[in-house]
Amino acid sequence: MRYSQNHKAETRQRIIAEASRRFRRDGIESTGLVPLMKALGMTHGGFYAHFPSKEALVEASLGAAIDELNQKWQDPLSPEQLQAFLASYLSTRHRDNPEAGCPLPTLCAELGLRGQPSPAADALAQRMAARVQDCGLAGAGEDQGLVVLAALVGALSLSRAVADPALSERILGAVHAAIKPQG
Amino acid sequence: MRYSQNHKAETRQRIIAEASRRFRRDGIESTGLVPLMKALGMTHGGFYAHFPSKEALVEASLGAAIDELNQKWQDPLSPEQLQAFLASYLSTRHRDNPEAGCPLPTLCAELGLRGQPSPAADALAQRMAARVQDCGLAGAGEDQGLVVLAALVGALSLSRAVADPALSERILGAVHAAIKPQG
DNA sequence: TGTACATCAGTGAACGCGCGTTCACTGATGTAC
DNA sequence: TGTACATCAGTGAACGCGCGTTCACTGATGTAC
Repeated sequence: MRYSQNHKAETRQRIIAEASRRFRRDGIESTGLVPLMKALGMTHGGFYAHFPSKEALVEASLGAAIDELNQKWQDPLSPEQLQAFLASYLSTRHRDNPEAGCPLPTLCAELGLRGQPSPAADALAQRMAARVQDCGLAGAGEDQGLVVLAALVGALSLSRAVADPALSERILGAVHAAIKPQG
Repeated sequence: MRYSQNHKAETRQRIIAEASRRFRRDGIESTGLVPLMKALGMTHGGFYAHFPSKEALVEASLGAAIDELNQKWQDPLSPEQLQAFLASYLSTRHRDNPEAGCPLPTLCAELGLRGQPSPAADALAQRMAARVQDCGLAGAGEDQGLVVLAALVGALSLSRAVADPALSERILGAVHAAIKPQG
């Protein structure tokens, strides 16, 4: 069946959007192409009309996740927006909904394992670091944004890994309290 | 073939030791039992004489990783030892040799994904947090150790994920500079 | 001390399953006339 | 405007592979006599 002109591009976007959610929720390796395509009401064979490989989909979906975050929080952020961003990042809502959140906590480990690490991780890390550059944590330094970013990513990773809910919230709260915007 | 009395316990320990290394290097899901047992000069069928499932091996190997770290760095640490610990944790050597290092950066994401998160993550996180409790980062607070831990774990995860070596070292260096022992 | 037997750690073939990928085919739509 | 044809997004069966797990079997060693 032949489709309207925009149909293919739209399907491609739907695949990317669903993959981006699943990669963040389940990890890259645990996300199968068969269930992914089935969730979109298609069969898996059609996948290769849009991407040459699963690897290509990973790259595309990382880019989409970056775009999504950029769109949601357009730089530069006002002090109030920065406050809101930090509160949002370190919220239990973010912890419990990885599919809609920052790709770094879920995917860092997996991207580190893959043969050639993706430059998308670099772009995302630098973008995030620049955004939180002016958040005080242990005094101002040239690479202070990277310190804050490391604390954010580590806090979310740890809060998702521990079994005790109280400990999980203590981790998020402690890091939130330690980061002082406009420090 | 029947073996000497300690033989089974020794084999069990060899399996745990090799699994602990592989889980940290490749992740839990990417570590297959067939290559694992083959690396020990055995066939995979023998695995089930020691563990009822792969899941049981994960638990055992997390415990072993904790024991190993506890043994390597016996608390309480003197100020000099704490300095050495931080330098070691944030070193390129640690970054490049995950199989011999802290399980948290590699396994946090995977433990978060698994149905019921392992209490081993809690024990490890709390142990680590207590160790770095007195490291200054953004002023002293009751849960300051958790903040430092989050920064350590996030820094190592990010440094392993990014493709640019210079950025990777900047991340490690920035966090190292931000953490002041005995703050 | 010497022999017969029971034990059980480890072997290796097999299981069902889901994976990423391939490929001959379909058929509704856009295009050419 | 009406008809014939080419296109190509999507179908669905099949591929080889590695996975976790099962299980009948092996055979060197510890134990009983």
